[in-house]
Amino acid sequence: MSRERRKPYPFDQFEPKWQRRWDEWQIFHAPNPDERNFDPAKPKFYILDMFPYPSGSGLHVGHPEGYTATDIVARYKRMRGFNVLHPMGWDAFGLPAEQYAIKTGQHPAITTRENIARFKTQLQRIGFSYDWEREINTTDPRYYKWTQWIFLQLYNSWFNPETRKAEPISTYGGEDRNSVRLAYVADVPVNWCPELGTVLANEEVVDGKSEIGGFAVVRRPMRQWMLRITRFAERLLDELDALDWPEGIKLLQRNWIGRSEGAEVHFRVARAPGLRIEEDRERDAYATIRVFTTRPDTLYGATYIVLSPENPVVDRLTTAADRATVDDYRAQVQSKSDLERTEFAKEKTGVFTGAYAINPVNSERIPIWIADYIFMGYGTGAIMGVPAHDERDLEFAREFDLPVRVVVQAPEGQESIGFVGDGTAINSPIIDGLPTPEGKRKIIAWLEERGLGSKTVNYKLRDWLFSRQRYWGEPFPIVWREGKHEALHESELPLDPPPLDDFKPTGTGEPPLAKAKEWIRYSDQATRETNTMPQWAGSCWYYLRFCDSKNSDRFVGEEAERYWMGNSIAEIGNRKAESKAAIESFQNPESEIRNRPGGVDLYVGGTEHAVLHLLYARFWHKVLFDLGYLSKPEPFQRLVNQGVILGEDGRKMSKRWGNVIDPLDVIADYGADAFRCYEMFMGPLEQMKPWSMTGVEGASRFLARVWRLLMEENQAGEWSLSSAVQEIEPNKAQLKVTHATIRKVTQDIETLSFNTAIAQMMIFVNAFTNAPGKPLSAMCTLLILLNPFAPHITSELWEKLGEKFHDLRGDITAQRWPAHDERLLIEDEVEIALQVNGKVRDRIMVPMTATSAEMEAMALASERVQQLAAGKTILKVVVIPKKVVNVVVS
RNA sequence: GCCGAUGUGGCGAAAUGGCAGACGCAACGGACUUAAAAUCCGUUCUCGCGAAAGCGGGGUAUGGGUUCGAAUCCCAUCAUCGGCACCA
Repeated sequence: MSRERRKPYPFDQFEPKWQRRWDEWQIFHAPNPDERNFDPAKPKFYILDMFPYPSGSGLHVGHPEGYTATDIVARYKRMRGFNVLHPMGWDAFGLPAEQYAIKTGQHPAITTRENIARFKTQLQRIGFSYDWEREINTTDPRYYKWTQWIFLQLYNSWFNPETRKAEPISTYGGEDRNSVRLAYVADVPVNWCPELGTVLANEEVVDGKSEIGGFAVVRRPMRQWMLRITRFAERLLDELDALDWPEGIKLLQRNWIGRSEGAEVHFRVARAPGLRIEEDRERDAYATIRVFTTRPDTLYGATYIVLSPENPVVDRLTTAADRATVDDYRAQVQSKSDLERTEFAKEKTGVFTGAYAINPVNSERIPIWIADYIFMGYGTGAIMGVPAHDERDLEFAREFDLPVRVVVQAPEGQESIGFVGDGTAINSPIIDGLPTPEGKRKIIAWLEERGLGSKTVNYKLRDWLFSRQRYWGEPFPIVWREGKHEALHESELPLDPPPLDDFKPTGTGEPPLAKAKEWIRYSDQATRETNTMPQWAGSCWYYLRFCDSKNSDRFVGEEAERYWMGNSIAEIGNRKAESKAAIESFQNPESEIRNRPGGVDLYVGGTEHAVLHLLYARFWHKVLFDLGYLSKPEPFQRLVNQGVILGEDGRKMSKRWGNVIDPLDVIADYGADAFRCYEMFMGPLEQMKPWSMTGVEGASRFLARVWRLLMEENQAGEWSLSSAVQEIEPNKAQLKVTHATIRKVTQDIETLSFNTAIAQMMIFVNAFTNAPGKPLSAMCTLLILLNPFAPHITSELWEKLGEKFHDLRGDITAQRWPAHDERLLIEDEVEIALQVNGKVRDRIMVPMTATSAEMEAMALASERVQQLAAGKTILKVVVIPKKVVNVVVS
């Protein structure tokens, strides 16, 4: 392939020039309310990209897809008179830099600095209009100081169930504050990878193996920091409804939170010879097993109890005779990896404990088993087995010959054994004959009256395992004294990680920080916590820091937070508000706009963050909101997911397939504007779509046509403003296409339909290509409309126009977005289709003003219609003004 | 297994109850050129009849339904992608 291929237009001569100018003049800086050039009349608009991890391999074409979309909206909104916050930063703590450090000894800070520099160069080469003065980096002490500070807020607060809010720990009246803190320590099973010598996060474990290296991962209990996100489950679920997010993402979060309604039922343990429970009979806690069920109406069908093998109560009730079997089974389960334990289609396993429980409704003695299909982490770690109406219980009962008792009558024609839907209660004296929902209500009431159970809601969401045994993360601002943890004082932040030469994991599960003997020693009696925070910590609140990234007194200034994270004055999408009307409305305290949810107005990123990042960030936001630091309860008002860009072969881009496209290679050949336009022209933003180099060429050709609309080339190959561009009135057709383009592009940017906006601009350019004179007014309009998509070429052409036509003042970015005139779009006549029995048979021109009756008459006068209707009865004529007339005949 | 999204020319797609295939890619033909590239103009869903202009039939994964009219709404099936996966 010839590298010397002639450029269709000289983008290489002006793209770098404009990028330098934008950078030097900081023209995309968004002033904060306390800055001199802040204009209070402008409404705010906060447009956020998911900030990247600056990896060693640089950006790929997937990153800039979302970034280009937001950049278009940002540039458009500025021209619409908004004060636009459009920042960028680096989520820079993380495993790859640390792995690299282990291999080479190069400090992760150095690797990170280099990678950030490369990423920033790449982004600037695409011409994004970020406010670089607000750039942040999660590994910068001035940033992680506040990540640590937020952790202290979590540590020093609790969730008050009465107010349903996070409150300072000082308002907690109980004895043991450590039992309610939002950040707490617990011994929990973690994913331990012996081969890598480290603990892995769930998301780093794929099919029971480490994502990196594919080594076996085992469960092992370790002392960990946890965040009590489960207390917020209800609010995280309820407050999802009002957000303007894709329904699919909301559903993923709902499923992740996993709310289910049911009842807790208390089963007393029966006394039996040889049962250790006998020795503790006055200690009621050991004598009752609480189970969670979503089907309390099937209580009469419970023929056994199953406990999770990890349930601590197992020790207490196992009989001496069964102890060996039970211990053996528990040891077996413990050694199993998650993969082995959840392997589908496998047979149920379990053992009998020798103990029995009493069913509260019928006083029946039923055996207590343990089995690994019951998890300690959900509900109470105990269930009642109702084999007739639960698939898993049925499998278990068949495996171990336990009785199956039908208590729900299935609808006609369905087998009652194994029926899990709603039916009618039978063999259940208290609720016989009741449909399932009523049966549930009645039996719960019966249990509650007698203190044998209660209505309960359970969530699948678990508390968040927040510590990692790694070097390259935020150290916890915690010290240990005589086995007890205590928080550092705010004034001791930031707490920097220790300098280390050896980043290797210790192999024992002890974090690498433990090797820094000096650093660990806090005082004679106290030592520092050696775990570090996960990568999510920095990304949980970065959008807040962008509002006021240089503030050294606070994580975000109050005024800046109120302004940027407060109400959206105008919204992208269906509802749009002209800024003047919006401001008036905003000033009225009763207005609907003023009472909008607020937050980031548009957040664009990939679906891979559908649950974790987006859930964690909402959780932190709510805690900080409850504590009075923030003005709105939700961080991200509108969320849009961009689709994945596949390789040219239709496969996922990866080194393995050799189909990775480097944006800088594309830009070298076709320029940044063509790259941007192609990415937006490929198809709908949300859709997955394959890359096509010939498609890029098409976008490049389009821009070259725009270039030649205004520029001409002399013999020497030098370009200058075309003499065809003149201050002439556009003709009627030109005026019409101009205004149709204004309307279409404006609407399409609002709905993020960039592909069709570009198609319309292509139509515009095609319409003007062969015009002998190019009316200046129409050319100016095109340049402004195209500017958000192709900022370099339009800036250059605008400047060229300005040299000749002195009325054009200032840079193109300072221009107002044009408004279309609906009157210019109105045609005198319109072509309509004539259908007979729904098939198009003719087309005629009718005046725009034609009434339905007139259209009908014209349709019936058509020769073709008369031919086809000859000898038949006209049953009906349907007239759709300006579109179609359908004549129905028999 | 459960939940969700998607399915339209050779390709990316447009049209979300009213003329299917806008716009672009690719292909083919023409103009310009000594020639090529670039550029400009034109053709291209499919089948039948016709020398042609044209006329007619079919067509939006498959099968049904609602409607004067369906790519669009409803039901079922299939395929692809994504998420969850013994959550009681």
